[in-house]
Amino acid sequence: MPKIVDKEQMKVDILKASLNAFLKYGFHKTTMEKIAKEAGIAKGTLYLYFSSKEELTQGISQAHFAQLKARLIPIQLATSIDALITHVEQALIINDEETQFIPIFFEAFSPSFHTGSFIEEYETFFDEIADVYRENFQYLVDNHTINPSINSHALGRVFVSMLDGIVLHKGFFNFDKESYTSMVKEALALFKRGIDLN
Amino acid sequence: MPKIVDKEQMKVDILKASLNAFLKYGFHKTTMEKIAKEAGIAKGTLYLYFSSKEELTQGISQAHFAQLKARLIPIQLATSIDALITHVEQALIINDEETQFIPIFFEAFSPSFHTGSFIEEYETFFDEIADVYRENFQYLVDNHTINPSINSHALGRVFVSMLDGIVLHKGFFNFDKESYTSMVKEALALFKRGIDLN
Amino acid sequence: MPKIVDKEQMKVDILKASLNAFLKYGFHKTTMEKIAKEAGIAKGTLYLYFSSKEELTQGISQAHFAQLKARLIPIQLATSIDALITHVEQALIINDEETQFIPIFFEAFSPSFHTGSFIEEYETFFDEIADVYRENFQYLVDNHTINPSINSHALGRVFVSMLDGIVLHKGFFNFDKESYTSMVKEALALFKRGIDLN
Amino acid sequence: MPKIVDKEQMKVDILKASLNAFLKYGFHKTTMEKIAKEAGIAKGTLYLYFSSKEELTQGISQAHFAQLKARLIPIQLATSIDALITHVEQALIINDEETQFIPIFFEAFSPSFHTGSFIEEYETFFDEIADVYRENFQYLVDNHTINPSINSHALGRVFVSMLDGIVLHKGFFNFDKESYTSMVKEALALFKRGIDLN
DNA sequence: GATGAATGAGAATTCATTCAT
DNA sequence: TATGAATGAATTCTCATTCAT
Repeated sequence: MPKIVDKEQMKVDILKASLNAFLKYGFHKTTMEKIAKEAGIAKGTLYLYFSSKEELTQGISQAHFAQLKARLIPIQLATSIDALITHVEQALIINDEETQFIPIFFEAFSPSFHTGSFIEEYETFFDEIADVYRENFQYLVDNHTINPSINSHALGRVFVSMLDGIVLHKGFFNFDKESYTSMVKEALALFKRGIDLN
Repeated sequence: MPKIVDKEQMKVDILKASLNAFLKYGFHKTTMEKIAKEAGIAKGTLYLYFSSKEELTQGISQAHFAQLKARLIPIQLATSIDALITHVEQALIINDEETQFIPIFFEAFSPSFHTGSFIEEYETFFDEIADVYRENFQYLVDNHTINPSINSHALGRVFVSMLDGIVLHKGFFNFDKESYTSMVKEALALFKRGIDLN
Repeated sequence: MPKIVDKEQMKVDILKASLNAFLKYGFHKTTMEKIAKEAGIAKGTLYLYFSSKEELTQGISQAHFAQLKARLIPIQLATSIDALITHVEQALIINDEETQFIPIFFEAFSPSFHTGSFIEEYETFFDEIADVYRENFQYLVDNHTINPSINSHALGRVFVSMLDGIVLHKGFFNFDKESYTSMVKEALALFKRGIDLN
Repeated sequence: MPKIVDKEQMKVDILKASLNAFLKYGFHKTTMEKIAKEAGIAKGTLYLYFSSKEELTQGISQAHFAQLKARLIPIQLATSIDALITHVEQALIINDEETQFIPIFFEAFSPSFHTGSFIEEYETFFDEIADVYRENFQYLVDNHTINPSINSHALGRVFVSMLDGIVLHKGFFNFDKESYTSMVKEALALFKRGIDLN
């Protein structure tokens, strides 16, 4: 009997090692060799779990989207402004690990590498998030809770862009914890006043 | 002396050609050969003007920042909310050419290529923009024109992030003109209500 | 003792599986993995029976020669031209299975794989066949049955080359059954007239 | 101005070097690196002239067919048996260089490497040669110069197979000059008697 | 004996950079 | 100055073979 291996666990381990390697060297300077080293296995072994660098990258992409969704999607219908703002706050609080991978993901999924589908996946993903916000805004408009002049559809999408902007800047630039907290606070206050009835 | 002018012009021409090549092939699939072809010169000639691909990339970076500044910095002290909102609107209206380069810049200046300095350059750049907004917010707070609870410093920076987010999403995803117009309109309205006195 | 029988049977089974794999993928694209799959065993098990790909290839080679000999060697001393021609005819009639392996054998036993010995094995083999024809020709010359000017030694060897040429072309190019039959018929007629007394 | 190179000559030189390398190492053990070394250039330079190993191999193939044609095709309509036999003799006399490449060609163009087309190219090639022989036989039959029972069509094709067999055996096995001369002599005599009127 | 996971030498190919002309 | 041929380090991927279970 050969070594018994949890293949799924191995895949996860390799993906983690890849991310570590990417952090160390940047995506493009990370070779399969370096990933293998980081994972403590041989180059050839890598190919037993991911048949190409492309596939490995897609594995990371999937993990990335899953993580993003876990952070962003739980925004269920909010029945008050405060509930909504609380949801938004959740979306803006990202841990250090996720933060540091942001530039990596941008590099990894930039145009020359996407098989055309990455951008579309992102687009779909953000549209889904936007839909959640649209529903929330519309619900609150319909219940006369927020400003009636709001165009839920348009605001939903642009709102997502703005949130993403905040998160991206946190990822790319090292805001200290305190600064970021103030920034989030100000943004939330701005949003709150911006959608409020008066 | 005229030679110097030619040399500078040549550099500019090469940078333009590079951008065209990047647009065609994506940054990473663009070889020095392709850039030379695009510029109508020989590969060796490229090296007479830029001593490495890194330097060429930095040249593009500088041009990029210059362009960004031209669009964003003109926000001079606004003495009214409407004046400020008008400035913001200017910042959000980007032409097709600039739009299409956004993904390219992201790819080109991603971590593995920056000699460490790209990110810092970006950071400095956005801080400068943030400062302009801070000044504006503070001026309007001091004049009791906008909500007094606003923390100008924090809002200035996060505001820049949000604006960048909107622009980035426009660059990465193909919003149709109409949608983007509505989005900008909603965002501006949100901002306006968000900073307004009441 | 029964174990030995199993082991030998296993070797035969593996060789058969190899040939099937070679037919499917061509010799060079056939990996040990594919051979194992085809044989319904694990890759490691292969190595219990053949210590290397080289050895496995030699096993096939031996089987190949055995098959060739079975077809060609039975040419026992012919006492008449017609008897000889009948023998030749036997040598030229090869079944579909053997036909389809011809290109494979050529690929498998080509210079880069031979440890020097393949070519020599072939040479020896063809010399043996040639010897049989030499004997036949000489016998018929001595009995004044065929043309006395024939140099049995030289003709024996060149005759084998010609027969091999016919068989090889059948193996490499898809002659339809009818065409091949006519070709064999013409060749035999040519040989017959060529060695006949007048 | 860069080095001025005769590109066509360079291609020819590289093809020659390839053949030398193939002779030394066998086709499959010959890497692009070894070919480059043999040609006295760098690996990368190879790719300036042949964009892949496949293309290089095809270059060799073409040269091979050109050489074969030069030796075999000149068989113009022969108006007598002796003329025909002389032509056949020409076809069987191959120089040492050509001889030694025969195994190489077989290896290089074996099934797993042919893009499907090699075998067909060969088939077409031999069919062309066969046509020339068919014409010759038919002409001589029509003029009552050779045996009227001959089926020119079938004989033409099988004749080519036999000649190829002789040449192949010369290529694969080292017949000494004297032996080969006797063999050719016997073969020609056999053919002559075989097609003769009586 | 049997298995198949792990290995790593080796191969084809790319491309930034150099340099002879 | 301008050119583009030449270079070779670096990269992805393959596969025969080994070996722990």
